[in-house]
Amino acid sequence: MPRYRVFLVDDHPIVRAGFRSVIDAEDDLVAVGEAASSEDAQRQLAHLVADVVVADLSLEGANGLELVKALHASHPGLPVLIVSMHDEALYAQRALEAGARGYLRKDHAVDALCVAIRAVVQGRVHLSPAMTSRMLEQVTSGQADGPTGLDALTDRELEVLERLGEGRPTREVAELLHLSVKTIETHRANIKAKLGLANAAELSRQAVLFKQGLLTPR
Amino acid sequence: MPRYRVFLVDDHPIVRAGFRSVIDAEDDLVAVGEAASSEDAQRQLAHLVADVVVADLSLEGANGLELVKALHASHPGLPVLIVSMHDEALYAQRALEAGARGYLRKDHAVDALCVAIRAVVQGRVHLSPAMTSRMLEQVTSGQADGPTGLDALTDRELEVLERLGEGRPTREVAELLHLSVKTIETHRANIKAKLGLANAAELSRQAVLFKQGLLTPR
DNA sequence: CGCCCTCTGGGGGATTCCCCCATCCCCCTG
DNA sequence: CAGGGGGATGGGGGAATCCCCCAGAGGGCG
Repeated sequence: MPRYRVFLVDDHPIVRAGFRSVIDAEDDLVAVGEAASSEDAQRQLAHLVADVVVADLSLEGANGLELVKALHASHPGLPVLIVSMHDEALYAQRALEAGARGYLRKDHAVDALCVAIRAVVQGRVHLSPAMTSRMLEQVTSGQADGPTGLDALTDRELEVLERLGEGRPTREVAELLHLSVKTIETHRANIKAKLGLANAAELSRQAVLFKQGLLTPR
Repeated sequence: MPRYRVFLVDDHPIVRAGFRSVIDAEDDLVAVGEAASSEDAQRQLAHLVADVVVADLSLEGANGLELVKALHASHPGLPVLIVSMHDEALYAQRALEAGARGYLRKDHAVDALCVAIRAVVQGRVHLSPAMTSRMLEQVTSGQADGPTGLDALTDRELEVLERLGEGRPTREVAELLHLSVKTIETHRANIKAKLGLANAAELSRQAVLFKQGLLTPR
């Protein structure tokens, strides 16, 4: 019985060992190699044959997204499953757009990992149920190709986001821009809606990340 | 040949699998159990015998530091090795003060893990070379007890700051830690005072920066 | 024993958040 | 030109929060 050959990319040796032991325990899967970095992964994949790549998002040097893009270019048919400990909301869509075929959080059960690997290796797309419904919702609500990230923000909204990222409270932003507090509140609400944020805490977080240049505007 | 019995605590199933496969591959070590949370760990350790506990710092609910303290009280002779992906500078000392006997970063090689386990199980203290020299330096330099910035925060306050940095609102942090909203508010106020922050917006910003590892403690 | 610190919470007022709605203006398109 | 759509500016009002003041329990320490 042929096994699907899995290649692992993660910068934590212990996590790689975990993947390997879980995968090798399955009848239809086998780990055929591993790498700690994007560069090493590409180097190895030029010389060995794999049916699927399981990669972490946060790597030293070039991150997982760039690895996905590079593999998508050099190995067009090779499916990539992203496994990350980060929240899906922010990265799942970027990962899929970069060419990945699935996104899974690390804190999921090991069963879910095997299910996801089999799905992507067979050409299907795999997301968590929550993320799947979220993306479907986004599609059905119109905006087929519309920009969904920071690009969707208007100039004014970006301006507000930037001030929030500096750690300023709403009232202070209002004063700075010579506007009513109510207006800033409206902008905040619109930013939250466009970025898919649930509350003020998440908005603050995204604002700070944006200000630090940690949000790739795609 | 008797093997040292290792108990694992980590909230990521895949990481637990990694520890298990690495440990079981050693002649003198064997994994005898695992838990995903502090609570579960304490429950299980009441019924089984282990020679050493390997625990992650960031857990759902009660975090690793609290687990260390609890185990130090209930099982005084049981050595605990903390394995974390966080920078050692901030947590290693707290972990040792809480009763842990070692601190290792997750991105170290698997060999280092086994070396560290053997060290703590035999009663020695194990830190990375860099961290060891750093702590020695701190001792010899008289250290002037003037902790600035993050060092001034208590363990609990640090825990709260971390959750805030994940973009969680106060109520959510309270639920996560099984505490009253009022208590979290008090912690927030104390953090603000210690870090010299004027309002909630600045607190959010510092929390996010901290979580991203972008805070240089002056 | 008394003092200090930590962790845990409450009371209560001020502030903010957040949903629904409105107005104005500009641009575009039929 | 009339109408529509989106952006920018705000209000009302209730819920949630922030924030200052206060306090007890428990641990460490001189």
